[in-house]
Amino acid sequence: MVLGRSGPRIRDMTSTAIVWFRRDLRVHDHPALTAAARGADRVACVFVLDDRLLDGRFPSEPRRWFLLESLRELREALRARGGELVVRHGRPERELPELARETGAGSVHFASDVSPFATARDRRVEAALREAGVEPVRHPGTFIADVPKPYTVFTPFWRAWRGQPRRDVHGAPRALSAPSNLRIGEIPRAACPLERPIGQPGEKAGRARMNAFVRDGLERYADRHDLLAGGTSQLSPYLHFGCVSARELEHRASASEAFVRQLAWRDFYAHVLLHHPGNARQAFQQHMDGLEWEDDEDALAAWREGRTGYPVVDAAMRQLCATGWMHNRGRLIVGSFLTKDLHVDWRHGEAHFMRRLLCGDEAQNNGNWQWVSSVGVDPAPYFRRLYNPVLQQRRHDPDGEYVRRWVPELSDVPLEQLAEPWKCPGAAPDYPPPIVDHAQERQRAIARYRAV
DNA sequence: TTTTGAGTTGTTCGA
DNA sequence: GTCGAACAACTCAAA
Repeated sequence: MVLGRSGPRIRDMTSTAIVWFRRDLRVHDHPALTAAARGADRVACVFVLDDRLLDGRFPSEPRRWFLLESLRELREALRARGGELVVRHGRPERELPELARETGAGSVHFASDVSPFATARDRRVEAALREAGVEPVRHPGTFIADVPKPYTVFTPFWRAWRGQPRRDVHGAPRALSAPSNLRIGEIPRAACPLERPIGQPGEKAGRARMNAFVRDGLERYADRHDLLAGGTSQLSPYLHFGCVSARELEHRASASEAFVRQLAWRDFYAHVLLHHPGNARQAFQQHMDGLEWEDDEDALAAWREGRTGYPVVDAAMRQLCATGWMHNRGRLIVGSFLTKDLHVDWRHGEAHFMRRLLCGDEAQNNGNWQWVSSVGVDPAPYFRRLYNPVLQQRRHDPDGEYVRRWVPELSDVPLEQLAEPWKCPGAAPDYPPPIVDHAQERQRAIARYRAV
């Protein structure tokens, strides 16, 4: 081999880049990681444990557990490739310039995000990095496609979204090189607070579930996704933390338009919150903040704990507490029940979901709660979003599998009465009578909504 | 600029 | 048991 005229490279001149992980806890299909690995000789990966992330507006023990365990696995995956995951505690606008100084990094790569908290944080971090002479580089990676023009109705958004160009799906980087002398940092331990978690944290479990769903669940998704006992991908926690890439999932699942449409809803609600950050606390339809709510503590507690006397409502609420996850159809039913049968402000439901859901995602949760309480971007009138828990149970749990799994007190109630156990006196002595009469409360809800 | 078509997921009632 | 109408009228997006 002939030496180049410029002579041997000087070791000190090798470049270092930082990859700032946030809610993209994976090595596959990670544009920021791929770009950093291609553009620099050494890559320092970092996660900043910001107390406001864990103890902020919606602290959640289940999510804290899922996050920390996913980080532990991410560290292993990076080490297996020669890299390393640094974990720092504190404010990212301080920790990142500091890490850049320690490692001599010239750039910080990260995937852009949309929540009001994330956008404000990212602006502060970018300013602090520039101040320190470090280049912040935003990448895609959290969502599937960017629709520049703002929309508030799903179908036009969907048409525009489908027409957007797609980035390529990346594999995991084969080899990484970490700077030496990194202060690595401990990942705190957290015990799993869930009785029966919907899945194990981390990329490995997420990819296994994605593979299984694409292989076994996709073909019948359109027909079966509304069945409470099964039919959906259950990937939401992995999508929230980015253990699975939404773009890769879209690519792998493109045979099912019905499923891709659901992925588009995820991008849609992120898009809506980005353009309407005020939605985080107020109704999109502002006049709806004039609705009269009856925030009865006892009713709210019965709802939270799954003892409303409506089997499908109680089954779904118990599934949420035990597993950290609830079927989408269940979310609609319990959301309608809370806001239109119990007349409790949707924000209480939103907060409870955020505390309990592993996938607790500000944009998704807020968008769906505004939708089900008829105060959000959905153009349909409120009475089209008023669910009868008895009919919903018969339709979406026709063989009673779901309800019996989560409400064992009903095991002796025959299927014909399973949606209305009060019509079968004595069969379920340990199960409460319905706390409200749906037909009556429905009328009251219509009156309340008509008044604004 | 104006017009026109369309809008995730329902329920109840009475003929 | 099945069917159509009523539940109200509005705003968004695109032509």
